[in-house]
Amino acid sequence: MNDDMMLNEKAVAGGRSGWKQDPAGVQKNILAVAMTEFAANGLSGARIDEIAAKTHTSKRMIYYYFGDKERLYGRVLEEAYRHVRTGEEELELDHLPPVEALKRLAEFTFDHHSRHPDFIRIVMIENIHHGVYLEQSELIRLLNAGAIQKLEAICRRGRANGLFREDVSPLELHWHISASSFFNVSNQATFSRIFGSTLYTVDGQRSLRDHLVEMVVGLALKLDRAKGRARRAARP
Amino acid sequence: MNDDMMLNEKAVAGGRSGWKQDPAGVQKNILAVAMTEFAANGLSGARIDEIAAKTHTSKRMIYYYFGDKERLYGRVLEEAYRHVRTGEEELELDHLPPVEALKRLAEFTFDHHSRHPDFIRIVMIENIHHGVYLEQSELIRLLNAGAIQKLEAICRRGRANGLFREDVSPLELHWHISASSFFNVSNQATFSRIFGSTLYTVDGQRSLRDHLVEMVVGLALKLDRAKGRARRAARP
DNA sequence: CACACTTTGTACCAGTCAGTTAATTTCGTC
DNA sequence: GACGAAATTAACTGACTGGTACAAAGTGTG
Repeated sequence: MNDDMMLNEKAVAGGRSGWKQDPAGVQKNILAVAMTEFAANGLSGARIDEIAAKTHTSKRMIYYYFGDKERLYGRVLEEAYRHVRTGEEELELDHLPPVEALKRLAEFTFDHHSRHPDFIRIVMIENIHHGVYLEQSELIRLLNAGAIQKLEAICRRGRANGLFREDVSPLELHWHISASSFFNVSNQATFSRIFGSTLYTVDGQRSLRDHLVEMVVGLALKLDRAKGRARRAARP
Repeated sequence: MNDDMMLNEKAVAGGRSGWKQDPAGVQKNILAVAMTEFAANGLSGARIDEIAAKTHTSKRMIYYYFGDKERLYGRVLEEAYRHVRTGEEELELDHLPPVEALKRLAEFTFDHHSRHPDFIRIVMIENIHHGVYLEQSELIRLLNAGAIQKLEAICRRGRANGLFREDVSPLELHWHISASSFFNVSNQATFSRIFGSTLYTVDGQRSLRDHLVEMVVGLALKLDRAKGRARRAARP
């Protein structure tokens, strides 16, 4: 047990030094394990005893720090969003021309989601629960507020440039990028079992990503809309 | 109880007439209720007692006909796929020119998914379980085999026409259409709670769908690829 | 080192839930 | 109208699981 404590760097790195006991580290450890378990088994599928067993501490501690299963899940949800969103912060797009920035953002999102399958699974689970736990978290709404700001800036510059459509919607761009990036991870199991895994090889993934970028850029740009003209002209 | 039986049209419509008892009808009823319950609560979240209570029959019957919870879930999964895929059969595309056919297919898929949220939820749940139950069903693979054939036909005609790119991939087109159509339903809860529900109004949905069609068509067509040229030229 | 407070371990409980036992009713057939 | 098979019901069980009681041990302070 002592050895385990020593292995945890944060115990020393944390604010209050000299403590052998490490509440923050224990909570962090619990959250990490709980995240994996919830991601793997869902809210009702995850077992508190199982989480406890995989922790450096005991079941009692879970209840001590988090109250009950649902609140633990709520914290895991927040942690998942925080972790992923802060990972996105490092992206610097302002110095790129709008089109390049948009490409880069889409590519990054695609790769980023694919690098965080547990986050995707948590969001899937939260959607199964109709987002009721997400709603209880002000933090998550805050975290995400900044997520479209990058896109809004890009669109503003793109319109100023005269390259982007005037009616381009940052929110909708975000939706399309998210949809493909999310689905790519969330539905890999069923899709590949039904249609084979060609799209989940390195080449397949690159192709999907490149085409997604192509499509999103095409949606934002002004040009070559000519052939879309025949679209359902009148709808009374 | 007798009244309930009478209300069930299938009891008479079924093969063997004259029976008051109606095994097929009972099973159908159980499957329908189970579908709703599994879709609402997941595999581990759904309660057999709850399913039984909402049925016209009893818990014992569920075990009598389906064995155990997992096999019931498996049957629900098959039923969900069957129901949705047979709904797709009615789509007649062969008489339309390739571009129109592609548009129509994408639009249909988008609307169809949005009309069958329970199917989407079941597939979400199945993905949470890594698709292990889907794998056990030969039926589902069969049902889906025909799903891309429509797209393959369209692409063949489109290439013959000279309008479609030579390297267009039906599978990938299917993937992109599915991704947006699926995500639109699966992530509505979290997306709308975070970013508001503008995209889930009638206008928002129409816009999403129209743009999806636009993007997919753009991906299939040959023209206006010029501006995509600057893409990561060399990757050694 | 003694005191107040926080953190942790052990053992246990009470409710839930998938699955079963055994007996009863319904149906076609002879 | 009696017989055997299929269909159905109600009550039960045993394992699991979320949550708790209580006791013990660590920590800074004086």
